[in-house]
Amino acid sequence: MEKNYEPNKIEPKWQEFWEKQGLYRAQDFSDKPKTYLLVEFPYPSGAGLHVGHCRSYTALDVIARKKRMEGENVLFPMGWDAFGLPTENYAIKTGIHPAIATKQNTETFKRQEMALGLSFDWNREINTTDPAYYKWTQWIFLKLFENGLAYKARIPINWCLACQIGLANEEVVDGKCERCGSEVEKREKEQWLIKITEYAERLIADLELVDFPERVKTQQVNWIGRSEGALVKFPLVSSHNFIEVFTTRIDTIFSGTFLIVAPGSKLIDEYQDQIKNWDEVLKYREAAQKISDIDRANEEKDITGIELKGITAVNPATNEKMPVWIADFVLEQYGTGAVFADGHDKRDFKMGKKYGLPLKTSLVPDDESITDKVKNLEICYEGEGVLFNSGQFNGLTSAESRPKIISWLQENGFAESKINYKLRDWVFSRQHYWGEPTPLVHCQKCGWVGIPEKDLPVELPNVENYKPTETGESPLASIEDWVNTKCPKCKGPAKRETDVMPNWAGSNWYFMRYCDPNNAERFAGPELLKYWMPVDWYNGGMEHTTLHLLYSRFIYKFLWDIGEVPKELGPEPYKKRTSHGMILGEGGIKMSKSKGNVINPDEVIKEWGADTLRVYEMFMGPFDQAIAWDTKGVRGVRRFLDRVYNLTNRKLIDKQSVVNDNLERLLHKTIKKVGEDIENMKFNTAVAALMILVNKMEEKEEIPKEILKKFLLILGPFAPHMAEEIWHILGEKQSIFLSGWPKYDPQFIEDQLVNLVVQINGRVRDSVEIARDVSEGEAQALVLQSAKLKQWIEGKEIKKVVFVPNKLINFVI
RNA sequence: GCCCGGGUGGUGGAAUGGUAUACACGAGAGACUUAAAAUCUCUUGCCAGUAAUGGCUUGUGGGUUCGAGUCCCACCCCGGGCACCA
Repeated sequence: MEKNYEPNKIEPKWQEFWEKQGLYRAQDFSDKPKTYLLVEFPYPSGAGLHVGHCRSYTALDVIARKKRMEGENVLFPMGWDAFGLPTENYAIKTGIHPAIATKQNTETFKRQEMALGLSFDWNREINTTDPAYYKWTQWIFLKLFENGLAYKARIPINWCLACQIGLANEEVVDGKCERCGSEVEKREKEQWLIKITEYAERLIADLELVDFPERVKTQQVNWIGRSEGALVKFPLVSSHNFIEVFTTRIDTIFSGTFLIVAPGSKLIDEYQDQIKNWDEVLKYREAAQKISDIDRANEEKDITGIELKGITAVNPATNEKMPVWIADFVLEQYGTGAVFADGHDKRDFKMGKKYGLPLKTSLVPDDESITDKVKNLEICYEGEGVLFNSGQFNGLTSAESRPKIISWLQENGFAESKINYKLRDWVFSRQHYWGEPTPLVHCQKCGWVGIPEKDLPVELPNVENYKPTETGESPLASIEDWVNTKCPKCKGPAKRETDVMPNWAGSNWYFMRYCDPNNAERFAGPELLKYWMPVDWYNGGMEHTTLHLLYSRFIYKFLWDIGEVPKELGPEPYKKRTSHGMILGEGGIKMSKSKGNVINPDEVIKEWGADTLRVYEMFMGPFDQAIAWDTKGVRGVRRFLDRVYNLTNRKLIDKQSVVNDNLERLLHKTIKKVGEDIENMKFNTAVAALMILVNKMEEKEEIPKEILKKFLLILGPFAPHMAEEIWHILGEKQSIFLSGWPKYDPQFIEDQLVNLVVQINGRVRDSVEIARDVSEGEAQALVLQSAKLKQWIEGKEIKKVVFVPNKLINFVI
């Protein structure tokens, strides 16, 4: 009787079978070689699992299954990064407690992941909102605090006047509140910051130790943005003070003719009495606050600025007086929030021309044709060159001049070398509810004091209203009996910190918790960390490159520095990082509820089966690139799996009774290719190779059982339920995943006959079948007899012959 | 705007500097069927030609090379990130 492929019957059956057998339990301290495979744990949103999650998880599931078959002790865990804004906003809207929404969402996610047949070790499931987990998130914050890496500073936040709530940048659209459309203003708030900048140098240098894609390394290096330069003091005429500027172009200091300060800079406030047009300055400052930094730094936009009337600085190199202006293209956060302006910077140049400010140049490029134009300020030259107008430094190149100018200015206290980073310290406070409480109290006598470890976790109390207070404090601030407490040090009255931590706090160390998820004494025990860490392979989205990936490297390094992570593990948490591409909706646009183009994995599984979803997502395109969903492609994959299943309806024979050389050859080539492709995450070509093998098997009246079985072994990681089902149809009793990964026989890999391509002047004119490893002379003799070639070669002189063994021969005539 | 990717048939894509278009989708023709669906077989980059065959083709323009989708330069378009979304 013909058997039919019914995924909805076989998939739950095998999922239960695997779970019962505990096939995916990672064994602590096993003698087998360990492999720690990690996917970014999801934020369990109300929308349910996205097909994009499925792509990343299936990919590492394929790798995990293969590595287990290869005899490795695999740790492949899953958890929930469940604190965050969307759940809180949902609570504000509906009144449903975030903990309840989180519970529902994680249950949905877990059910959906299980339905995909992912081989996670569910015994190690973690949740960042679990007090037993965030106890250690708080503990890590305290360690940062104790080690002087946490400090308070006034930082602007987005504040919606109408909603009375702080907004994430994402919630501000064109300067307006995303929910109510009213104006958003900047408010300064005292917030906790973490000194990630202290680790800037090491975060760059240690990238050499890890196997990350080059684009990820470049993005991180550029994000940290190290630049060598100088701090230069420009004295003010009317006081003993000065304005300090960071520059990487000290070589152009002699052409500095005016200063530009960021409009929000605190430098200005100090001189309020001296600034004659203070009202105007305030107006400009307010306007600048409404423009995003991205727009302010846009090099194409119109330059605006106003003079700080009454303030004049002096260029310490030339002793010439310099007007001082403010302009919004100078950003408060970068360097010192002030620059000196000259004719060698496009924006300075534009500003000078626009407002009739003095402009000078002091270096000329190698290209003499534009020398005069640069000198006459007809064009702006931003490159390096040879100095003029620069006193004793005339004639030096930019690179030669920089150290000399710095030390010359340094003698008089006007300059010093300085390395600056674009990277900023990490704002660690949120005026929200759904996050980890910051474990600090403020005492009148003792200042900020950490909660002792024995009193952790500081549990998140219940509130009735999830909205921040009218003054912009976290909702926790309104719980008086929680806020008012005793100072752990002096037992005097103290107030708790009411801001909670950002979502990153829980996700920057979670990979260590998986090693020892139930430890009540430590964030993870040193022996287990030594056994499982570092993460051997971490896959995630490109969009996390500069935040989560960088933050978690930093936190790991910090814990390693203070000895909480065993020294022998080394300074990097992730050995290897890979990135998946996003899955877009049909037509290449982002999937979103509002566009109604969201693909729900539940429905795909219901209609086609989990194996179809898995294989489709692996086959749809290159794993590291964004790709659009295509339902027709899903159907194609299901057709493929149907054909695989139908192989069991063929006549299956014992191998000994038949010589099936071609099929055997192809099998071994496929084993090799699929194995290598999985390691290189070239899942799409691995699936294509499996399809080619199936097409070949289908051509045969009889299929040797051994060949079918080996095919099932390499299909297994992609379509585990299908492989297990057929494995058992063939009479096996044990799980297919307890069988080893098949080995290929090298003698079947190389063909004895090769196709030699014949080219004339690099154009293909013919091809011939010849024996492998034929010499150039033999090949030439053989090829030149061909009648086809005669028409091209006759009467022409062969100038050169290029021969690539087993590939091609090219005649240049 | 700045930083990082990408651009190949009608579509998703394949291709250690060496036969561009594997595999799949779609489309067309046929078989099976009362019919449709499903399934199976064949065709399918574009142009000319009955065919053999020839010419053209990897976003655009230039360069290196016996040979370029692949390397170099410039430009155009699309995607990701830009620090309180995760």
